[in-house]
Amino acid sequence: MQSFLSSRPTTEIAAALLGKQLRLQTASGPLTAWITETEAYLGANDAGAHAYQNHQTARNRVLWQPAGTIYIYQMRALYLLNLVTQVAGTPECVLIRGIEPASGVEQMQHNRPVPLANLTNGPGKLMQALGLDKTLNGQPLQKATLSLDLDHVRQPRQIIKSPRIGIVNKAEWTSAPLRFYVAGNPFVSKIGRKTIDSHTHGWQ
DNA sequence: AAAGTGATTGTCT
DNA sequence: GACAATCACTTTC
Repeated sequence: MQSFLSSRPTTEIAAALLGKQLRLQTASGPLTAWITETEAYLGANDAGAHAYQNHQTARNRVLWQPAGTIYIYQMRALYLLNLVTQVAGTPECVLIRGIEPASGVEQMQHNRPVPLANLTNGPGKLMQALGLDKTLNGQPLQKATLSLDLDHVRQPRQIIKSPRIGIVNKAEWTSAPLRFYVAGNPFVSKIGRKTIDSHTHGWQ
C-alpha cells in the first residue's frame, strides 16, 4: 500500500486510486466504498496546495510524513480526507472527493440522512457519511481504522481529467488538469444527470 | 441547469 | 480580521 502511494508521480496515483476500495472499521461493522473522484496536490510548487512553498503550519504538517499518512483538515463545518503520497519530506497528497458505497450503506445514510444520490458525491459529504472527524489525522493507513483495500477493486471504463474544484486565483494551477473521476459514475461532485450511466456507473 | 448567496468555524497573519 | 481544497438553498434563465 505504501508503495502504491509512492512508486510513481502523484498525478498517476490520483488516477490509479479510482476504483480502489476504502474501508472503515466501525463499532457497527465495516463501511466500504469505491473511490470515484480524486484530486492531486503537488506540494511545494503547487500554488493551490496547502504545502505551497514548503510553508509548514500546525494544520498541514502531516503532509511531510511518508506515503500512506492520513491528512484530514477542516473546511468550514466539514472535514476533508487526503492520502499523503511520496517519501517523507515531499508534501504531496491526493484529495478523496467522491466514493460509491459498497457495504454499510444503511449506516452511512444514518450518519448523513439524505437521498442516496446526494450521500457521498463530495469531499465533505463522504466524510459525514463515514462519520469521521479529524481524529485520524496523522495516522498511517496501515494502523488506522481506515484503510485502502487494493484487492477489492473495480475498473473504470474511462477516466476524465479536469481542473480542480474550488482553486481560484492560482494562475496556471487553477486550470491544471489535476482532478480525476470515473466517467458516468453518479457519486462524483458537480456532474450533470445527463452524463450518468445508471446501468454500469462507469465501471467495466 | 447554472449562477449566486449565506452559513459556518477553525486557522493563520 | 480575512479567508478557505464546501454545502444547501434561492434565484434566474
